[in-house]
Amino acid sequence: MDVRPDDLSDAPPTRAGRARPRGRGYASGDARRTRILNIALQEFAENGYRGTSLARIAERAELTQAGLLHHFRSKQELLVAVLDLRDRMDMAHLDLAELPLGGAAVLAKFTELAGHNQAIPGLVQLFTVLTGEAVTTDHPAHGWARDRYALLRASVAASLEAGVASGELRADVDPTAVAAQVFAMMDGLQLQWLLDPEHVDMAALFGDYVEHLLRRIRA
Amino acid sequence: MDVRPDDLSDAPPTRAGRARPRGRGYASGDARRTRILNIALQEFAENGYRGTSLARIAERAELTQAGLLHHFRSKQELLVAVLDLRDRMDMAHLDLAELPLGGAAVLAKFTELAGHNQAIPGLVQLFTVLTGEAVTTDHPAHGWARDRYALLRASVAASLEAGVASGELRADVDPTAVAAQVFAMMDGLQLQWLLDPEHVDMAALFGDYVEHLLRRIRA
DNA sequence: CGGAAAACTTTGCGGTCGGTAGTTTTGTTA
DNA sequence: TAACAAAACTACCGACCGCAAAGTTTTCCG
Repeated sequence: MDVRPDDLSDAPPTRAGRARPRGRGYASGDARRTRILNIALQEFAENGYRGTSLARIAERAELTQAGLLHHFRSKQELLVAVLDLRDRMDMAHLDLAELPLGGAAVLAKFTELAGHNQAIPGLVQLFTVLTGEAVTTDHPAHGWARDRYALLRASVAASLEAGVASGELRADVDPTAVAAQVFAMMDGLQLQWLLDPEHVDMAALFGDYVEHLLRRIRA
Repeated sequence: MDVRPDDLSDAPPTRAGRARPRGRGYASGDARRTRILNIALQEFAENGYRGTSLARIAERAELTQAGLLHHFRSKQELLVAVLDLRDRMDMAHLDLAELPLGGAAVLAKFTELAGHNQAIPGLVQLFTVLTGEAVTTDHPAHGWARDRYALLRASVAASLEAGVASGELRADVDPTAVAAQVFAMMDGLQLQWLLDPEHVDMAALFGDYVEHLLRRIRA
């Protein structure tokens, strides 16, 4: 799937050629869906899940609320679709998919990511607002958030483990602990940065943290 | 555990007249107010600001919604009162009020706080949910959250500065940066812990972080 | 005890919420 | 051109929202 985060084109009922020749079917259907997703992403980022209304999303997408529910059968389904989209956008920038690269390399990747994130406050905000909401056990995204962190921690821990095995990193480092701390630092700095961008330099602070961390765990 | 709401007169200057100092006044009035505050705290922690309704709080406090609005004239005023209450409860445990104590000492305090917090997930959740919501600029608690972090950072930075001045800490540490990082680590770990308490030992991870941090910045 | 103020209720206004039902428009295909 | 299905619409539902006004009960002080 193509991931195009900045698609804000306004062209509600226009044609879009044969984007997806699937026997029967509209080409404009997929276009509408991506348009709705991008708008919903902005709205959820701005107001959270509970603070966002389908009517407002529908209005901005230039259709009615019922029309919107034709594409996503419930608000919750729309949220999940947005989260999946955001995940896919992340993976494009940070190929965590590729198997464990050395310990130092994976941390450098995250430093790079922090710098990139500073240019897209909207997406960072989506993540921060929704994960904050999602700590409540009955939130629609609770399971998503929990599993996501588990996956991320495991992935980074595996990379660190590989670093230890190869002798690049000291033998006494706790990969799981370091993984959790790295994400904690990133999230915490994102929060402070979003609240007060003028006084908190997220990328610099995170880079500083990683630098000292590396100095400590490198063999 | 109870923090006396002796002076619950909040920022809003009107109202809340000198019920106690002056003669007239119910005894049950203050009791109701604290009861409402404690319930509202739970509700905000569970559902966030936007997900909480005055009707539900009123119901649990055993009065009508209008009766609730007699004590707090708006939902927003109630939120501010709750946040102030939570702040006061924190200050009782962590005397940040007292002027700069040495660098190592203040960090030890926070380690202690992390351990204490693990016993009160409800309050940690209130904080996490609301600060997450509050990154949106038009959120009622946005200013509160921003100012709170600025104050906390400044306070810890001052302590670290004193540590540097006394020679306890290395001269090349950046007190402001370290302060921001300490809070970031704490918040980030709180988030992961709330999402997955069984797999994330917040206190241990934070203690580990502080331990290595101290080893680095100590003279 | 009288009366004023605080505490609280009833009532209801104007509005939004997520979601459903049924129908019409639109484009593709045969 | 006729058949057909996706797409989008109008209309509506019951529930809930924050909140204001006005009236009633309770409490305390002089």
